[in-house]
Amino acid sequence: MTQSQGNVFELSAHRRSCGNCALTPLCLAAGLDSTTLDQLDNLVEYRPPLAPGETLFHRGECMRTVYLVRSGALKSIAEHEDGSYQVLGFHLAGELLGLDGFFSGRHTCRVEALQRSRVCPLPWDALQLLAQQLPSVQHQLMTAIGHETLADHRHLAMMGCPAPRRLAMFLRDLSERQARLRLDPSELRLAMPREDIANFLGMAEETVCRQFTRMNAEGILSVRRRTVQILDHERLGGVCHGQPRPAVAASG
Amino acid sequence: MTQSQGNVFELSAHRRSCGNCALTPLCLAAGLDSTTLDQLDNLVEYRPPLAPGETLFHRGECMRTVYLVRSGALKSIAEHEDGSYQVLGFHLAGELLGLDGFFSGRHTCRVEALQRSRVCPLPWDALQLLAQQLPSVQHQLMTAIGHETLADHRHLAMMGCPAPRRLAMFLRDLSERQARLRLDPSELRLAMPREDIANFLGMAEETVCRQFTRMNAEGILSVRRRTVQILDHERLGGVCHGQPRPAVAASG
DNA sequence: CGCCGTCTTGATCTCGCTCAAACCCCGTGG
DNA sequence: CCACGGGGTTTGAGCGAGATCAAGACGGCG
Repeated sequence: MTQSQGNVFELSAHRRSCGNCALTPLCLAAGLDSTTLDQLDNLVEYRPPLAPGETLFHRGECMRTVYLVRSGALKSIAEHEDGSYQVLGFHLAGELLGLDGFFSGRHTCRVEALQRSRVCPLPWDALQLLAQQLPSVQHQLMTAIGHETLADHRHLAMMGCPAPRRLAMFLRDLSERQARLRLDPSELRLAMPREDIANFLGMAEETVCRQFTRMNAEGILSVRRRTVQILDHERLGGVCHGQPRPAVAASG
Repeated sequence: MTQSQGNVFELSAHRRSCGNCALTPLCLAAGLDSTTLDQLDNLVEYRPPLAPGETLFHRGECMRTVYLVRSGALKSIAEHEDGSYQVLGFHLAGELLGLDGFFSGRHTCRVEALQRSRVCPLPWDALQLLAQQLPSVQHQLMTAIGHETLADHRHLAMMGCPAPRRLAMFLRDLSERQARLRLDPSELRLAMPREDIANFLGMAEETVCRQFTRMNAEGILSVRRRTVQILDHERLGGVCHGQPRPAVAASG
């Protein structure tokens, strides 16, 4: 049922016009009149879609462009000298990306596509000029950076929780972000492999699996590979808050 | 020996003049000529020292002021609905504080004094005006915010490590920050109780203790309550990078 | 049809948590 | 000066969540 029938946004819409873009209400263009929309429109450069695994920008790279994710998904990662790395976050459609270099002028981490992804590149200097003229754009830029900080703090707070809570919080976050796109918040299509989820949450891949399996058994989720349905938001919320739940009866 | 004799900075120096302040080379005043120094000077308000446990500002509070820590130490914490909390960071002398509200105009966390602490309050709107005139101040503000983001990312990366590494990284960070104040990087005076270190690092208080005890036994540290001497920076660095170390021989 | 990468499951072990008690330092008051 | 008390810290014992190692299942693709 619901063969993506009720989708308000057609994410892969016409390529080169903010006016036509389905994501407009979510991106910097939100609330602009058609004149200023054209100004923004002229800013947007074209960039061929990223292939899975392709790097959008590297750490230390000069920050010349910010990106709005049009479709697909990306991850940002901090890599350490010793070869280890930390997934800092995931970036989904409708989200602004690359503002991490705002302060130093250089990107602080690497961003890589998880899937084939389309982005709208916005040259930074031109965008700044536009922001100076349009307080609403300025405000949205600030808000976007602020959200990143907030996300980091939530991420940090998560890391202090036991594994079940962490995964539940992760899923709820994804669900909420999906709701903002007017997509079904109960039907998740995970863009990232278990390994990336595990790293992001600071736990082992196997633990992620087991937590999925458990919530599946409990009827909170229906998990099949990267397709995750949230069957019971109520109880998922319970897990987020660390509510104790009945032991899994080993039927037999 | 060295009865604080070689201290370049006298941290509790004269109260109301940036020109006289020992921290000048570290704060926003860095590199300003005497005229502009006076401008900054006129900005600084007076605030009586904070008592231990006193709150500097609350989450959600309007961001009217940023603060330079003159002496003492503070912590910023995110509190959750369920009563749990997460220590997000510690703020030592010479560090700028309160910029977390830069984006939304409201503070995103609560900041509380760990010890009796002195701060220089800088009214935000006046500071912004000054920053518009003085690119160097503007630049320093940006840098300061950028550092916070960077610190968050390092914090996140830490949370993925085993406990010994986490504590070692924490100590190394403190040591480096102390070095910036021209204080002995080997002689740490911890401003915070074990509980706060534990929370910050996402582990149990007892685990913090045991890791201290272990590094003490190994001769990497000399730990006595809140006085920690780093005896072997080399090996401390080793622990940071997760180098395996010989098992503790239960001497018999 | 068979291979390979991703995901899942099982068995085992260990790190770090929990609970609980002792300890130490330091300030207070006798 | 010393006894006392209390908060922060340390230590111990036991346990459990989660890591690790290793094998198997599933699904996609050539």
